[in-house]
Amino acid sequence: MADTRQRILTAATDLMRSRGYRGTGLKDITTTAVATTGSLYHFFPGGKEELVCAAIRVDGAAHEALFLDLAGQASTPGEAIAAFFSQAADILEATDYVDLCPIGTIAGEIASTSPQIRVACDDVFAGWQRMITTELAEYGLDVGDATELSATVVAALLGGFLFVRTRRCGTPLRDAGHHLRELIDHRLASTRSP
Amino acid sequence: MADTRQRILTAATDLMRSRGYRGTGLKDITTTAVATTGSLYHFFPGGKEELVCAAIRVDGAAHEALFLDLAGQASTPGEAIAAFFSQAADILEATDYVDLCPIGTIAGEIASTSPQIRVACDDVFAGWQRMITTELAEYGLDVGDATELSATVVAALLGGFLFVRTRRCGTPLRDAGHHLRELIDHRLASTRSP
DNA sequence: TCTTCACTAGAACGATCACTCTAGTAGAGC
DNA sequence: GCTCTACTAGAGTGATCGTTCTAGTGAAGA
Repeated sequence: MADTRQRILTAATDLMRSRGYRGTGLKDITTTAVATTGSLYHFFPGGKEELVCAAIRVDGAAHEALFLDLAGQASTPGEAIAAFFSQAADILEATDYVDLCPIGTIAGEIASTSPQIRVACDDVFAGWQRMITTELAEYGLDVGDATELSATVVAALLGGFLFVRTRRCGTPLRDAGHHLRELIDHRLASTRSP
Repeated sequence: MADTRQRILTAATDLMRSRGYRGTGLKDITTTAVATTGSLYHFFPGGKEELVCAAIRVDGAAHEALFLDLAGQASTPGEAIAAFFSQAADILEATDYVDLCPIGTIAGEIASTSPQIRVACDDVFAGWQRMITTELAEYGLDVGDATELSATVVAALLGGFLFVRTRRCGTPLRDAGHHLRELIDHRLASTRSP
C-alpha cells in the first residue's frame, strides 16, 4: 500500500473543493483516504499546510493538462478557451456545483494568512497564465498583449467558478467564454492584417 | 450605545475581508467591535450565519453605490467599468491586498455548505449584474446581450479580486477592466450603426 | 537471525470553536 | 417609585481542531 500518499492527496483535493481549507478537517481527510494520522504526518511532516500546498500543485498541473488537451483539438486559441469554459460549466452543472478546482477557494481563504499556500496558488495561476500567453503568442499575438489577455482569461475563469457555484447555474461561465473568444479573435484578426 | 449592532457588523465585514468566514471567530468580532457575546446574540439570534448574511448584504449595497457613483462621473459604461476595476486595483495595492470586498471569499468557502449564506451572496451578485445590465441597456444595448455582458463583468471582477490578492499585484484587475471596456465599446458601436 | 527503517495505528493534548445561560444594568412609560 | 423591556456582561458548555507521541508492524539487507 505505497499509494497512501496519493490517497491522502486525492482526498484532500476532493474535500476542499466543496468545503475549503478551514472547512476540511484532517480527520475528514484521513477518514475518506482510509489512512491514519500517523501516515499523514509521515508523508507531510509540515502538517496541513504542506499537504495542501502539494494538493494545489498537483491539481493545478492537472487542469493545465486538461486545457492543453482541449487546445490541441481546437483550431484557434479563442475556440480552445471557449471550449474550456463551456466544459467547466458542464462539469459543474453535472456534479451539483461541487466538482470544481479548489484552488480559487483556498486562495481566497488564506491569501492574507498563509504565505506558503499563497505562493503555491500564485505559482499555479502564473503557470496557467503563461500557458495561455504561449498559446496566443503562437498565433502571432504580441507577447505583451498576450500576457494582458491571458490575465483577463485567468481572472474570468476564477470568478466564473465562483459565480456559477454561487448562482447554481452554468451560464456565466459560458458567457465569459464566448466574450473572451470574441476578444481574442478580434485581436488576432487585427494583428494579422497590418 | 445603540450602534453596537453596527459596530459588530462592521467588525465582521473587516475581519472577513482577510480571514474569510471560518477563519474569523466570534471572539475576534466581539473584541474588535468592543462588544460582548450577549450583545451579539441579542442582535443576531441566528448566530454567526445570520450575522454574516447581514454583513454581506450591507457590503454588497455599499459596493453597488460605489459603482453608481463612478458611473455618474463617466461618460460611457465602458469607461465606468474600467474606472471601477482600476480603482479596485488601487485600493488593494494601497492596503496590502487586504481591503477588498469579502463576499467572493465567503461565497467560495460556503457555497456548498450554508444555503442561507449562499443565497445572500447570490442576491448581491445578481444585484450587481442587474445594475450593470441596466447601465448597458440605457446606452442602447439589447437586454439579452447586456445580461450576458454583465455576467462576464461580474465574473471578471470576482476573479480579478482573487487573482490580484494572490499575486499581490494590481495589474490583472486593470487589464481585465481595459478588456471589458474594449468589448463593451465595440458592442455599443456596432449597435448604434445598423 | 538480527537489525534497520519505512510506514501504520490511534490515544491523548491543549487550544479554540460557536453557542447557551444566568445575572445584571439602565432608561422609558405609567 | 415601580415595572417592563432592551441591552450588556461574561463564565461555562461540549465539540472539534491540528498536532504530538509512543507503540507496533513487516519486509529488506547484512
